[in-house]
Amino acid sequence: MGRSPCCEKAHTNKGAWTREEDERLVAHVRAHGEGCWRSLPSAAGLLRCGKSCRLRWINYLRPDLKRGNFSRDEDELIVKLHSLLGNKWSLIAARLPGRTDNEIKNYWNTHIRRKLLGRGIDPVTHRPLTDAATEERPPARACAKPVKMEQLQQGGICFRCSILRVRGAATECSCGSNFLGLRAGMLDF
DNA sequence: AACACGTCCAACCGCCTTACG
DNA sequence: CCGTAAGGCGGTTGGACGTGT
Repeated sequence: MGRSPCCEKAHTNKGAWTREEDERLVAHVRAHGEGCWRSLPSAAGLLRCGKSCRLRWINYLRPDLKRGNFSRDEDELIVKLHSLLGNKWSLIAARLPGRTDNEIKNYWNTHIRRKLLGRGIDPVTHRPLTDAATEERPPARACAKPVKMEQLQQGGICFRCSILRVRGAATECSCGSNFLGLRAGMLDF
């Protein structure tokens, strides 16, 4: 038994969106704004699940999307942010106007990752591959005691569990270890 | 021309977090 | 405080497209 599906799958379309579906979704969001994705499909006359509508809007139809190739600056910023935040694509995307988390995630996996590996840099640790192979370091894993989201809004990275943005005034992550402060000048949370 | 293989990216899935009654 | 619904996120997939043979 899993959790109940987010929508009635028998009556929803899947796969690539058609031009007509896009137009319906854009028209509805323009008229009513974002939000209430659950009820949007029926209100907009779409045979899609709400999640699918949200994803389509955020990743493709939003008017403020930049699209096109990533600039060198964006490229470097993504690498810097990833070294600090890890695979927190939504947080990285928040620092790149006009880019989506999905777009950055894809770009990372298809371009940057390969480029770093080509330079002999581990794309996970951002250290030289030889160091990463020989050095004793804790395995990357989820923190046993997850930090609440409001704590993550504040700043800092736990070196043990790699949880980011632990409250700046505190000296310990919820997993029990000390954390590194943000590197000056890298980010201005 | 036809096929195999690799790359890219839109979309889906399932879990986690948050809001609310 | 607890349970539930909805939103949000990251990992993964599948198909379209490009390139090499």
